[in-house]
Amino acid sequence: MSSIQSDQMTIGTLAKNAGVGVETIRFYQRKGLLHEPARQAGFRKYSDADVKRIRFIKRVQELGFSLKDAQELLGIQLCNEETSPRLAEACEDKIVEIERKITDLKQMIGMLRKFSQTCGNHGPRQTQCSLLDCFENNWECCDTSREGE
Amino acid sequence: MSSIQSDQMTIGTLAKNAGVGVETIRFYQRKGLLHEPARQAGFRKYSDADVKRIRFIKRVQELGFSLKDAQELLGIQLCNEETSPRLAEACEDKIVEIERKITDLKQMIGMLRKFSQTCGNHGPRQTQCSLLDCFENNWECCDTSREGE
DNA sequence: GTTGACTCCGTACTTAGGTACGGAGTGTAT
DNA sequence: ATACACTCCGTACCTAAGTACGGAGTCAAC
Repeated sequence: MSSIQSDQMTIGTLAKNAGVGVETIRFYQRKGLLHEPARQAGFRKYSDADVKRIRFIKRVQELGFSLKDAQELLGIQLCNEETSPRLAEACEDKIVEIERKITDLKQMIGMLRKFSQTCGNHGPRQTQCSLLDCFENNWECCDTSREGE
Repeated sequence: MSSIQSDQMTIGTLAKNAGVGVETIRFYQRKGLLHEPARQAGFRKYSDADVKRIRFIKRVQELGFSLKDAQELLGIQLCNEETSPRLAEACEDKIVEIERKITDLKQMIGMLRKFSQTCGNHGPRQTQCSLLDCFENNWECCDTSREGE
């Protein structure tokens, strides 16, 4: 089902399968995000696991994290009695971080929505406002004009 | 109440009030995020409006947008009959973008939470898994091992 | 009326995350 | 066995978003 290409691919094939450029893979290697793979006559040989790894990195990046974060997340593993507590902690930290991000984004949406409704949709008024105003008015947009309150 | 410093401040005062560096302000100016202010004997003179503007930019950045996005958002204004429809559209686009981001982040949290609970807290099992595995298993973490389902 | 803090300007440097270049080796199809 | 595509490597280059430098002018205090 999910057999894009089997084991033992070259860097170009890996790049295509993972949806990145060849140079990006070499770059990730330099950065330690990918381990140096086995070679065959000097050519790097990759497996499906590498495709997955790159996809994961790209996904994490899309969510607004850095390559360093991605590396950190990839490093979270090997659960056993020794590492478990520190691991749980690391996870919790990340969760808090992400939750804060979500809260902020929601606020932004509220602002945009209000702005869009007020100024965008029922148009023919001359309210002359900006997002900057909304931001300063605690996200209360222009024409909800109860200034004396 | 909110009088940090009144009108007509120099670049250094603005920087302090807005919580950025002087060089950052000059940089924003070059980028067109701030308009060139009036000068007094060659010295730039700013007002409270500039403090607000910079704070807004920083806020937008915190939410994961670029300076270019910030500029765009700052440009969204002047609501009248002509610009309203295009404006509403622009807002909707941004909203969709942000909502997708939130969905993704929530998924990430779910994954981390599961991972943390499984491997982190009740530790003494040897499940040997990683976030990468969770990701590949459609965010189902290691020891919820119902492989046959 | 000089000292010290602040500002001016252009230019250079920094980090993150790639992207491109170019000459040499290799692998594959015809 | 000769193209042609692909890979090797190091190095250089790119954008975003600042940060730092350095010599000159200015302002405010003492």
